Amino acid sequence: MSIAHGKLGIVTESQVARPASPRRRQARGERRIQQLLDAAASVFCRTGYTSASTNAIAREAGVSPGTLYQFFPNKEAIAVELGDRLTQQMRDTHGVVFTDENAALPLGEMLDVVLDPLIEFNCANPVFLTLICSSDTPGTVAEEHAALHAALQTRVEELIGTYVPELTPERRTRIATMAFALFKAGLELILSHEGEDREAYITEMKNCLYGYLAPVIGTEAAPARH
Amino acid sequence: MSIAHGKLGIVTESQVARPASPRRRQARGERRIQQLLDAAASVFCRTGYTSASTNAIAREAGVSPGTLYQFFPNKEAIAVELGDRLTQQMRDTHGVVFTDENAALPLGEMLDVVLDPLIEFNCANPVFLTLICSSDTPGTVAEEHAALHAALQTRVEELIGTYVPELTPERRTRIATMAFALFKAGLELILSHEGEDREAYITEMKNCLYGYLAPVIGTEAAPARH
Amino acid sequence: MSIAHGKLGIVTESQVARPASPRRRQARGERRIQQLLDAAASVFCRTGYTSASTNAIAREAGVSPGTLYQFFPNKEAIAVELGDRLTQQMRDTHGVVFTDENAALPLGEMLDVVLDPLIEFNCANPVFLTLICSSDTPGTVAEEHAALHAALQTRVEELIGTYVPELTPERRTRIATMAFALFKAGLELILSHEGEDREAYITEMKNCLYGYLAPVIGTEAAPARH
Amino acid sequence: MSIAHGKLGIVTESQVARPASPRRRQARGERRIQQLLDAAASVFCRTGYTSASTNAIAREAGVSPGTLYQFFPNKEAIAVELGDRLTQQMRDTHGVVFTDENAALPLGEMLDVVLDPLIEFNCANPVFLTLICSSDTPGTVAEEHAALHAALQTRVEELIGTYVPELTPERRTRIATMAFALFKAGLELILSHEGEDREAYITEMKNCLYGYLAPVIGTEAAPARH
DNA sequence: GATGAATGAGGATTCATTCAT
DNA sequence: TATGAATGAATCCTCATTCAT
Repeated sequence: MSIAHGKLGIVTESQVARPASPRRRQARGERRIQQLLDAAASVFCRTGYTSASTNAIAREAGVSPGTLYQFFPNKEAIAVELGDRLTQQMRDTHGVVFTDENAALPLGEMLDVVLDPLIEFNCANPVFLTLICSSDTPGTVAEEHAALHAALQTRVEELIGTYVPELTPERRTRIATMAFALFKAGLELILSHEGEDREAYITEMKNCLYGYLAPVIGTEAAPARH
Repeated sequence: MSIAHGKLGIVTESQVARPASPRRRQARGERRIQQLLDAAASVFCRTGYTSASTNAIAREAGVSPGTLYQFFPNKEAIAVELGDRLTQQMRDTHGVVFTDENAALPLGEMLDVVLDPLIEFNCANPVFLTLICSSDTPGTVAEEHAALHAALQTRVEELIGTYVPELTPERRTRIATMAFALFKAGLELILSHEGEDREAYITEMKNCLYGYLAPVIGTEAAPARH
Repeated sequence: MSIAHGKLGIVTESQVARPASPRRRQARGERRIQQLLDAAASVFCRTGYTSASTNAIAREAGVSPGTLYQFFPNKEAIAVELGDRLTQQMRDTHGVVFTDENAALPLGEMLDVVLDPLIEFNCANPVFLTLICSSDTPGTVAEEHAALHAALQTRVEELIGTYVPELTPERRTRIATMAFALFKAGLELILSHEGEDREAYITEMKNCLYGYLAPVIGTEAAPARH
Repeated sequence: MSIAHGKLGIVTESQVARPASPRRRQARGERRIQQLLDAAASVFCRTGYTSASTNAIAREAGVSPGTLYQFFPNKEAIAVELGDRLTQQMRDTHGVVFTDENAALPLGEMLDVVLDPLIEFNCANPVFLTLICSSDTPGTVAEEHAALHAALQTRVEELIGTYVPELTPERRTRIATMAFALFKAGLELILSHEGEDREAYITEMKNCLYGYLAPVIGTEAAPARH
């Protein structure tokens, strides 16, 4: 049974775009929001989060600045909502990723099963990486995406724990952190290439993770649970 | 004999800060420049490149904005010169890093010999990573640091070539790119921790690179040259 | 017999909120208007007239901005109507205030009789003072409240005239103006205190008016009329 | 000996326009600041503090918005500095106002001696009243002018204390508050008239204060000190 | 009528850069 | 050279008001 649904639930009751009235927002507004989020995704990818201006997003969405602020109180809220929706979408589409069954597979297969949908999703939604990495100072993740970041990394930790429960929590955290960093770095390369090159980089990333994790969690299937 | 001097020098032809008189710059001016670069390093680290303002740099340096612009035509030039100097300094201090002798060592030792000074240098000069990663858009390195970036990666490629000359150029480039990305990602983690944690992350990074490279270039010493 | 009805009615010819059909407004519309005016009163008191936004008023009233503009053409009209209604209410509740009978009383008693209901009314409706003082530039009363202001002051003038008909019109106007200004100033203090403090300030205001008016209109009852 | 210099010293080490360097600001900058403060005074008087925009002030001063912000971090700082300078100027020009000698005079003379310079000063600098009254919500003085306001009122309290030391502190505070409110209200009238009218209102204000204070502090000279 | 989306000018503020002294 | 004043476009955000549904 998939545990993904419970665990990735970081969609923290989005603070924006929930009007007082319990009624559902009007269709037009919902469309505008999607429009704005699409525009934001586009602008974030093009210029990065920090350099993206709300005016630019509004312009890209073809609306006035005021309209943007009717739906989002500030730039951060846009990013948060965008992150929330992407996370949700990832869960809906690739929820299988983090199931315990996967954790039972031998390393190589597990990497395929886990990474392929993640990579696919990120190729389809390159903003996701932008959001997660949207930090001016390397090593620091912007406040607003901390939750998103944390949730993903927690999943990695859990996955590792499934294979080698005997690791100290510190070591496990470190390995997860490193693996996640590696994943992000690899993703960056993957996203910046296309076609065969992209495929090749996907392989490199898998090789890399395989080489890193094999000594730690072994190449065999994880021990049977319970 | 070290080949570093010829190879890493690509970007040292500083485009800025060369006053009209080609004679050696006055000591005062040189001091000013160093002052400004130090200030810039500090500010870049604190706020990131994009968010760093020239006024903030001037203030940190204890000079007026006008003075800053007497030495640098714009913000970018500061970053470029800073990168140049750091590269130079790295060469001077750790030039031995990329020698062919190192390339002859077994993988584990080579990683120690190559990485330790690089890590040390980056811990002492955290701006370096900031500059290299100063891009807002992941996967794209800001124009100004492309050269710096390229020079470093070229060295990695060469190093790999020393071990396994039979790799196709494409594969070699890919592996170097991946390894370099991995290095940057690991460095980020290293820099964001201190004390024992930092040491632990250094180990993780080495493990990671070892695991990735071992299947490619083997764990033995490189074949004798010539 | 009260003369207030004829005299204070100057501004009651509400210029707004008269829908096309001259028939009595629908009960619902009337309720809406009251809702909006109550909300406006609350917001004006909280933030002042200038800083009060129509959106905030609509929100406070629990309606949409569009609805607000269905009943009032602009922010000013809200204030005007609010003033009108308060004046009306004041007349209805405390209409006795400015009767000639009062004017026959000795100063001290007259002040009690005249001021107490006024103070009570203003404590119950603090917006009233806000509206009257809603001017940004001291000494100038905002256009919209000029009439309200004028009506009140006229009454004071008449009252003074009752006591000392022999004053030149100019002097009488000046004294009324000063007394009214004093009243507003005192009211401000009264409204900004509570409990015993408030009572004490009421006494101070009366003392003040007494001390000011006694030399002018005497402390005895006014001369019998006709 | 005048105690004014020690007492009105609310010029609280102005937080603006004091650069790090201990050198005196350049003459041009000093002139600009004066220009900006003059412009601010003008705009504040015309539109009130709340409605005054920094752009309007800059425009009035004939400079760009950026220039304004070179000298003042925000609108409030302008008001504060303006208040500080006016207070200073008032001290310099009319420091005699609050001396103990005045406090020895019979009420009528004291009022002349104290009020005349204050009125003169306020007629010459109408912003002063605007600043002191710059509040959206009546009865509340904007944070930034609280100090100014407080200092003035304290002086009034002290003055009253000189005449009738036996008053309870509460009563004394109340009387001072009322007298000060009365003064402000009267000033408003005075400033909004000209020529003979103004003179007449000055008389009214004095009458008013006389009538209010006579019963409290008597009309005779204050008891000899010490 | 009611809603809430839409507008766009305007406000505060910042910042890279230039200029006069 | 050094200074610090000056610029003005660009940022984020607000608000009175209008409009489509």
